[in-house]
Amino acid sequence: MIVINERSPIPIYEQIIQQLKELILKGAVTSGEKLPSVRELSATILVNPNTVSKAYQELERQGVIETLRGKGTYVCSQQAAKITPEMLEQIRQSLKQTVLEASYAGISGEQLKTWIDQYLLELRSGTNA
Amino acid sequence: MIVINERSPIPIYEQIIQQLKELILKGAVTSGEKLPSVRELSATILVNPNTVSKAYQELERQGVIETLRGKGTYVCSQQAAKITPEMLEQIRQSLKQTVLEASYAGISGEQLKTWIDQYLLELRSGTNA
Amino acid sequence: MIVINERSPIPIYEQIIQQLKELILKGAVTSGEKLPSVRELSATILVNPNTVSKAYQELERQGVIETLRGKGTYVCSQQAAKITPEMLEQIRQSLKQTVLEASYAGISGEQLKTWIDQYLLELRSGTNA
Amino acid sequence: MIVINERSPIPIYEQIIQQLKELILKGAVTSGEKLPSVRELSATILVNPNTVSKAYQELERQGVIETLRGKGTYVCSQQAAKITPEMLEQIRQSLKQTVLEASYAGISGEQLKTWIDQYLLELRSGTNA
DNA sequence: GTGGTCTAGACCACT
DNA sequence: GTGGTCTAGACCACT
Repeated sequence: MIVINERSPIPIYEQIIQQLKELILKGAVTSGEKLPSVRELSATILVNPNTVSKAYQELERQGVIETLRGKGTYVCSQQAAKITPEMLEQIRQSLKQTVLEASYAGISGEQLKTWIDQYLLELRSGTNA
Repeated sequence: MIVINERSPIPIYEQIIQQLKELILKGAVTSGEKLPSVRELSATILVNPNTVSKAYQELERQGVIETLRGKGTYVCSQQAAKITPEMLEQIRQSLKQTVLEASYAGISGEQLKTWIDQYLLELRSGTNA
Repeated sequence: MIVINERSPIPIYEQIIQQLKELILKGAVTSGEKLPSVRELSATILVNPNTVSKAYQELERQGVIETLRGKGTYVCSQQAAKITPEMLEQIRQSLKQTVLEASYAGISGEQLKTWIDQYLLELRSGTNA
Repeated sequence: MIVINERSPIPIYEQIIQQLKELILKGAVTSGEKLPSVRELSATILVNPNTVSKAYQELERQGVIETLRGKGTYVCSQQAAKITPEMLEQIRQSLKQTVLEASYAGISGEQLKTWIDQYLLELRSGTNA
């Protein structure tokens, strides 16, 4: 369910984080569900275990998943997600940056809004991106 | 007119690129206008000349500015901007990623759209962000 | 009487050790009293028997409890507790470490001392923490 | 200035974190000061660069130090330290645990308080522990 | 020069 | 079985 793009400038552990979050939001992986172990996932997606481990640790720090010692890693109930003002500002900044690039490329605000709606729909319906 | 944040996760040369593009879109710097030299700008914003140079090179590669040997660096007329399908896809991806993070933080699509409109307004009116 | 927190960073067997020691110090479990068997306790607190077994072994090693083959596990008379210089040093170190973290968090020495008195009172009065 | 104990149960990266915090609290390393680079420190204390890097990243997350890309790592002005309720509770818990062990070892509350004062004095006077 | 990421593989504590 | 730590060493982006 997770696909790594080795040529992407986005670090592999970030790709894992993003895709797991997407799977959770889509409901493909639900609260309380056990995730594949570090070794399993690393074997499946052909990535070093350390890299998967780094992704899991970061997701735990963000309150998305939790680790029970010796038992495995589980998806948290999502109301636990911790949002800080810094995270909010970072989202605003990255949106701003995207809009700037889009303006440069001649993409209208309307087009961007349509894409937002499309993607939100995908998330809600659990469709693949 | 350019302000660098050393602590930002965005590389300094990227900050220069973004802010120059923003200034151009806002009309604060117009087509054909001469930009400060690498040395001038690096002295003004207290940044290593290599870093400014890297920003200028990237902007030139993107068709935003052009360097005339011995004469200086000038803003291109903007219809020249080259939009490739890859750039378009990259914009879609970064928008998608922002929406994903926003969803996680409980930010609605409506909120994101409002922010887009706000920012576009800023660009058009030439107001500072 | 023992409550395990699976999410705690403290290993489960350590939690058992701590809580048993606390119960003994509070007088809720007295010298010579028989403890539940490994199987009983593991069934009560929903923990793997190996984990309870590990806790009991460590408590025995520390001279807190003793196992009589075929008869069960009993609380030792507590003057038997063996304090080595290493244990003393370890206590000093962990106190030092706690004070360091507290200083960082802006917690005063007075506050720490108040907490110590509070907790000692709890132990003596047998109140629950 | 940093000494690693390979036999300690405390992870090496944690030892680095603790000792750097101690050096900062003692004023041996002051706000704005540049720390040794990852490579330098790793060579000095004979530890793998990855391990030092992990310590630095965690300290940055805690707001103790900050990394300027390509320039190095610097001590933050300490009012920036972020204290969460979870951290406070964790400090209380580790104090409680220490008091419990101390009680078991026959160490009085008074003794513990004396040690606290001693260590705080060391921190303030910049004396070595 | 700086730190960040990644692989490969070992070892360990915990359940 | 589970995840966490660590070494050794490569490569990369940024200043």
